[in-house]
Amino acid sequence: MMAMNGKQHFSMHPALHPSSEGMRRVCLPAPQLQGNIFSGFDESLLARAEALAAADLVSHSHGKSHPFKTDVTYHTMSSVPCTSSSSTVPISHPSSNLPSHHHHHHHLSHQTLEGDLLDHISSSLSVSGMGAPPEMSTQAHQHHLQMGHLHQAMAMGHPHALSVHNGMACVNDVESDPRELEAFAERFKQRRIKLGVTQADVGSALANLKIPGVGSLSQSTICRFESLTLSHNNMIALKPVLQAWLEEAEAAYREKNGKPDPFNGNERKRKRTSIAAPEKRSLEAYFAIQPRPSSEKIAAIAEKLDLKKNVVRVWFCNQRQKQKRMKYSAVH
DNA sequence: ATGCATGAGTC
DNA sequence: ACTCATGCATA
Repeated sequence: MMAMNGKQHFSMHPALHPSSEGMRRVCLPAPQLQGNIFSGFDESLLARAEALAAADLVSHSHGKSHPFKTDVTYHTMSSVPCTSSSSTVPISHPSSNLPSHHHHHHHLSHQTLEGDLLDHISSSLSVSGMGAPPEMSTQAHQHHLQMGHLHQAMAMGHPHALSVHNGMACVNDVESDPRELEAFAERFKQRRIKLGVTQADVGSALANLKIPGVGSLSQSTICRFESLTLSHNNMIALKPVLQAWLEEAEAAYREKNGKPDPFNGNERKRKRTSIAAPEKRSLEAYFAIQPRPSSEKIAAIAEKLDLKKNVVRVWFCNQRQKQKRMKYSAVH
């Protein structure tokens, strides 16, 4: 019986990333357009979006009506035994605050949303309505470096990895080009598998490296690193850490030192809210129009979709994050 | 592999 | 109340 915390041994199907979000990070700064640029017709837009979404769901949802609400936001994570049942693995969050450098730009650029968005969403919803990912609404973003918690260990004199790009008046922020990251992520994955280590194993093993400010990470994060589904900054922050682990692991492997990890498993309970497809479609429709709805608007949407306001708010936040992820098609 | 969620740090 | 980094739970 092996009680390893990483009980999931994925096989890594060759078919990676089923959804290809053509998101690309440009170096252009962005405004926050929080004001209601379309304060006048946003109501009609919302109505239209919902109508479209509604029509869509009506035409696809035939004999399927869910009388229950999806506000399953109950966090049944009660049974968390704080009695420390010999938890050798203090999944301690890398508590190393280091605000250090944070600069933000205040620029302004405009974008034509009205016609574009309306047209976009309209066609998107009426033509396809079920196959086209509406997450391609190119919205500018703000570059706001407020990095993670496991920084500082790499904040040394680390000029840049190996940027051999032609003079581009854009790459100045970070010192590591995406091509190198992509390559590393791929190599990392291959070698990790070669070592017979799971993503979860890597995550917990990181804590054993004793790198200041670096604790353990979850399988999710390792997975996202390998699939480049993290923000650019996050990728850059994690790279040195994972690289260090990889080197240690391979060295240990050569020494035939079987990988040790007497980690124990934990019992947890926490239900994940599941937003039904119809509601999700509506949310996407709203998002296409206004990625950053006001609190009031969120409340309105929540009420219409019969979801908790907080669920809707978080959904929008997560949607925005997705927009900013990596997974771009090399634009350097 | 990914959806929904939490929390720290900001603004 | 938002962004970002992360994580639990789950498909």
